[in-house]
Amino acid sequence: MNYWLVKSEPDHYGWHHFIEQGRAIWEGVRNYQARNNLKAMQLGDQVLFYHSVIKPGVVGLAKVVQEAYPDPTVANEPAQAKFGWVVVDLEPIMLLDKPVPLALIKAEPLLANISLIRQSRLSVMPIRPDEFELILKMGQKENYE
DNA sequence: GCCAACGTTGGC
DNA sequence: GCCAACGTTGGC
Repeated sequence: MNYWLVKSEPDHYGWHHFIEQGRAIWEGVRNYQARNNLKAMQLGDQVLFYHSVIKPGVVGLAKVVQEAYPDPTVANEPAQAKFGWVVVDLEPIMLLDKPVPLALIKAEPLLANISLIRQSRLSVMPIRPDEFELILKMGQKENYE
């Protein structure tokens, strides 16, 4: 089992969209490193769902329900076809009791090396198991009040 | 709205 | 191959 974090702007596609649809095709990734991370995702991997720009922070937990396949939206952008962009399908597992804001992640010494901070512009990234567990814990009601 | 970080493009 | 210019992401 591997752990990941994906970013989305809530104005564009937020957690509530995800819940309404019940399943997301994680389309539109146009960065090599992010694409390679999508390709490395395996069925059942767990994925932190992060809101960027507006109240940045981790809001929920999802899982990989379909491994990488060609991005269907490339059909609208023929010039992109040669790059081999891919998508995965995700389904929600749960909303965190409370969001884990970026500010709190930055303030936590145990998360000093998390890719979210070190590579702030990457939109799909691996998360270490210990980092993953800690963020989930921080999102539980009884912790970090 | 501003700006830092960083990826991409294109001239040389 | 280097690097300046430019565009985008995303935090504040």
